[in-house]
Amino acid sequence: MKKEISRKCEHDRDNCPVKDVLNRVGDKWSMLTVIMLADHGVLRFNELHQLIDGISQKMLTVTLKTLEADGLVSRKMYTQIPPKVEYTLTSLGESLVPSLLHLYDWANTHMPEIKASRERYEKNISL
Amino acid sequence: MKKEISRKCEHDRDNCPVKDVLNRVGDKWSMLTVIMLADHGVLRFNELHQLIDGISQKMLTVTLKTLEADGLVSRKMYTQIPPKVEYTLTSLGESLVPSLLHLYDWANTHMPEIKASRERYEKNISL
DNA sequence: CTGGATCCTATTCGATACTG
DNA sequence: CAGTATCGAATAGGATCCAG
Repeated sequence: MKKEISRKCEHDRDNCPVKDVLNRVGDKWSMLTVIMLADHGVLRFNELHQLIDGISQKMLTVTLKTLEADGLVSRKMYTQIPPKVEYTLTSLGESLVPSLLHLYDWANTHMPEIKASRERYEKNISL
Repeated sequence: MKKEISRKCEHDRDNCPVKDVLNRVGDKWSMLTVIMLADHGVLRFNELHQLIDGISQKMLTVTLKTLEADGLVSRKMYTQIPPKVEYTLTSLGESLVPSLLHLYDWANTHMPEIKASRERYEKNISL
């Protein structure tokens, strides 16, 4: 098979971008947050809170902080009462979107197969 | 911004393929396992164990079972002593690879920016 | 409105020991 | 060789209350 793919981290435990970035992408809320921002452009905290179904306040805060630290999301705060904070994707964040949508489309396309496979698997187990 | 992207799961809590598939993709070892199999074609249990640096036996077992249940990996067992089991990607699994590599390439490309951003962020925190 | 701080639970995961 | 079983530590994540 295609050996050229193999430019990864078999023996580079501390410096593996795959693990690192994918742990970020793969956490429970980061990707949905990025997609929402890609979709809507600018969003305030509470707007995100409502758009991302099921997220808790705490996790939204944590997720946004992490994304900001990574430079994927930028945060603009208006010092006023009541406070107002706007979140947008940075250009780095935008550059992630195509890959995410690629994956998203795969998920949408193949979800029925995966579900069917899981059910078959369960039945075979319970025999 | 591009509103057409918005074909996702704002209010579809139980049937969101993004969450589901990405929790799979994003778990600690699944993606690396798929990439290894994409890379090498056929691998035995212990070969995977050695290729995927840092994975424990238990997690490799769990990961492979999950991938098999989802229909991404197929498992061929030779009933002999000592046992021999071969893992390969199914065609469904293969269809995931391009998306994964897309993401992988993004990670490789932008890792320096992310690291730099994190360091800037840390410094600002500690001021 | 936008969070920070705290408590508590569930899940994840590694280490270890054992098996056909 | 290819797992299974069990234990315990660490982490993630939700609920709640509080604050500027």
